[in-house]
Amino acid sequence: MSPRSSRPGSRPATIIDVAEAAGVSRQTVTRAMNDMPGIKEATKERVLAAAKELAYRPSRFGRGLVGHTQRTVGLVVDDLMNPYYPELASAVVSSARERGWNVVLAQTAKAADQYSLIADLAKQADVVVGYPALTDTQAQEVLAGVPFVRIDMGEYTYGGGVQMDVGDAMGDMADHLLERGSRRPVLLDVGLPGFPSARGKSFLAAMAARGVQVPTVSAATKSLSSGVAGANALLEAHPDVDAIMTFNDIVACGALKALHEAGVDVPGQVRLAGCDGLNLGRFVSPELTTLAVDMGAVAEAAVGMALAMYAGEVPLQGARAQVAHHLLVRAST
Amino acid sequence: MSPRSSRPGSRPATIIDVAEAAGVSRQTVTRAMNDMPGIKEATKERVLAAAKELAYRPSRFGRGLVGHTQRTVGLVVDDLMNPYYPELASAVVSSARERGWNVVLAQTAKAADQYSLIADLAKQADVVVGYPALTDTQAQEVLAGVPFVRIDMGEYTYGGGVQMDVGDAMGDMADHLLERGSRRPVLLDVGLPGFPSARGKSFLAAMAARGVQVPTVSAATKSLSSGVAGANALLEAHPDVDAIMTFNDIVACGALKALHEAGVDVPGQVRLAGCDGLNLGRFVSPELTTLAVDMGAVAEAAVGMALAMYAGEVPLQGARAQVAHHLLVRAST
DNA sequence: TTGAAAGCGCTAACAC
DNA sequence: GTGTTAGCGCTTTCAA
Repeated sequence: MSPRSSRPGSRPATIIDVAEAAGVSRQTVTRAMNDMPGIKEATKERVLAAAKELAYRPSRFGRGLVGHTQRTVGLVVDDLMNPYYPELASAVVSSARERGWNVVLAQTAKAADQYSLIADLAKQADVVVGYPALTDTQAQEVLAGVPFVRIDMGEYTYGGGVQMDVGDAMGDMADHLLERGSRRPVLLDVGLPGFPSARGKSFLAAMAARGVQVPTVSAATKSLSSGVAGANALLEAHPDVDAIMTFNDIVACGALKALHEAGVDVPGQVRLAGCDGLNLGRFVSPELTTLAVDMGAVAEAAVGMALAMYAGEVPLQGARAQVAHHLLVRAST
Repeated sequence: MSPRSSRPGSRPATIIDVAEAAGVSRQTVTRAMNDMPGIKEATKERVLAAAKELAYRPSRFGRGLVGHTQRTVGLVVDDLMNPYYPELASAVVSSARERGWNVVLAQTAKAADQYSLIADLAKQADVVVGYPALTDTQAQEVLAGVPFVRIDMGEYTYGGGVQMDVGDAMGDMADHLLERGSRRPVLLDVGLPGFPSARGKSFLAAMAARGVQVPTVSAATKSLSSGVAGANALLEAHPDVDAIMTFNDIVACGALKALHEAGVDVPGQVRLAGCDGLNLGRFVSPELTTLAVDMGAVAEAAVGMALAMYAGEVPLQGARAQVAHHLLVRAST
């Protein structure tokens, strides 16, 4: 039977309880619990025994209050079920741990109220990093005074930001597809028709610069099912397509499913490329060629920036970092 | 320019600094910061202005110390890059948030020292849940006194546990494959040849009970690449195979890749099934039939149990819960 | 080797 | 409506 459950209803033991039980001062308990020098072995053991007996756990609040040493980064993601976010989260956790920081995780997709979710997070964390589903104005309200780094900030401006611009890499992708022999590439973008995404624009521009006019089909959302539907629409509109550049790897997976269903060989008949460089791209067959971004670098940039803001080495507003994509050729092209 | 960065080197403002700056008592600052009643609007605004000016952020330690209200569950996963863990993490975060708890995340795969990683986590969290890569003995050392629930505990015994036994569902899977016409199914297990996994045994038993003797091939690890290699070995050893039951969805994805490479149609020539019910199974084509487990239920069970242990309603040792798998038929069979 | 005193930042309870 | 007091649990002095 556990000590805790053997004393039902009793409040958690404090350092004083242990001190009394062991017949020593609080300070001696501290010394015993924290492996500090200057305590006789026998005393230490006695204290430890008392602590165990009472199921004593030092309060992290008491501890945190005195030694300002327990630091936490709040990570906001949309939805861990979306294969993109775990890769980011994994990298952020690693970066944070390396610096001795903890990570508390908040997921906006499943939250009733984004606003209060982030507000709560801001109270538990020393800095906030990630993808809050908030406007600049909202973010400013909720996060006033909290070092905040938005990842992939796009048009947002409040706080610090890490940009992942596809930039030059899109040129490499265009070159690659053309070298592979594509003559009639099509862009499978995301969003409303007529409103190309930044990525989409970048691809169109890169192709145009190479003398190729690329038609666009738009999937409704960045989801797998939209990818399927979008690719089907694309095949209908452009039956002679020989390469598809997609908004991201998830949409590309959807497109790959649609192509399989339609009996179209990839990359034999149609070459297919994604964007983001998700590990997911290696689970499908053929493996996805993609414009990859180094998530480790993104996380390092974001965590590093947030911590610098926390340390006051960088202003809370305006810091920017950039991480480049690079062409990752796999089997689908 | 931010208030913080405009006062470089100064320690963070405390409630006292704000009180002095606004010419009020600490208590009034508390009232203003926490939207408490009994404060004149004008005073409140003055206090808030002072707080903003000083970049004041209430210390969560001071707060936590007085109102015992800030609770945290520590979640241990192996590696978020493994598609299994994000699904668990997502569900745990949701379950925890519903109860007003935070989640701090620890990832063992990328940690130099598992032991101290978990030890640290135990200091930051009120309960620990997940997959620590520790023996029972180690767990007991590190987590002494901390409510701890191991998910998928297998042979472990320390602390509480949530079991995900494949049980009856494996019978459904066997029935399903046989109904679909399979006569020469093969098990693609994981681990050392001759040492079938619990899941593997369960499948063999279910098939044996139906009068079918199933040969086994073992993949080295639970990874994608092992799945590919294992499936290739399987095809070589059993060229007439007509159905493959795999250890889990990840291995199944690997097998699917190998089958595609080999020009084997799924499910036309070979039916393929996985286990776990990962969302990943919907990204591949054909989508994977699988023995799914409801991660929401697993998370609920684990978090609920841990919180009950924390509340002293359940002993720290010996609590068990069980979540059943169920057959999820998709296109691969 | 041990203990006593002081204080970390905050809020609940009670005065005024 | 506002201030005062007390105390949350811990560790860092400093003294014995």
